[in-house]
Amino acid sequence: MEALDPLLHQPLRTQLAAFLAGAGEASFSELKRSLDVSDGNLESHLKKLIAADYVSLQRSEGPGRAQTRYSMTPTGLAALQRYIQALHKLLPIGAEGLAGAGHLAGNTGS
Amino acid sequence: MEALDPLLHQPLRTQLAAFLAGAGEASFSELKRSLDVSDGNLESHLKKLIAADYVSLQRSEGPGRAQTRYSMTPTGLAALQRYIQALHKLLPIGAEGLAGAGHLAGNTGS
DNA sequence: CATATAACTCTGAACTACAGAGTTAATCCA
DNA sequence: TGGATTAACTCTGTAGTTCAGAGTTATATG
Repeated sequence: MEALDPLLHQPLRTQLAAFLAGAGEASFSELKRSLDVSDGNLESHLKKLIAADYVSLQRSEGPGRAQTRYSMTPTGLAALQRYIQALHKLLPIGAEGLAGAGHLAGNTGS
Repeated sequence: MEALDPLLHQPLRTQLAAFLAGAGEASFSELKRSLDVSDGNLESHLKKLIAADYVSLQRSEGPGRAQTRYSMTPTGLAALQRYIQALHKLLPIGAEGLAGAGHLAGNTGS
């Protein structure tokens, strides 16, 4: 059976990776606002993704308040793609697979 | 942002739910073999799914070795469908979304 | 009847997730 | 100028989760 990358298969990190992949890059606060998560929690999950080289950071220079921008690395994007493919294999995604399975089905909502 | 059911968004439980949804039902040993997991681990994850009424069990009667068959409940199937839809919204599934994102892309492997 | 084995269940250790307190440094207003 | 405020992190301890393997029960088998 297909294994799911445990680094990506966690609610907050899946969202984090998906958001960064979609947005290109984001600041700490943007991520915090978008994912509605506490500072500490965001930090610890970002750290894991950074440690795995899935996410990279770039500190802004110049005037104004210091700010770090986070983005997916090529490694991270590749892992995300592999992860999505694993989900595809595992789940009957996009094929109404559950409704059509036969057993127990038929009550799948209006 | 779309929340992912934490009960389903865990490697082993996603596989468990997907397997049961696909197979209709399975015994403890079949699950153990298919998912390649230790007894204790399988038990504890099954317990969570049962506690949430995502999975039901039916003990076999009659002669022969007792055996419990596990299957998804309607509640579980509905949750799985919602989960899959949440994944859809979150991830650029099936749309080559990552490769086309622009930033950082272009190295997405030949 | 003794041994083996399938089918679970329990327990505790290791790891993960999380919130909030703490830190640093830039901006604001008098 | 300088004290207060706030944004942007970072650290730490607690609570919760995951996991393997030891333990249990009951059936089959020599």
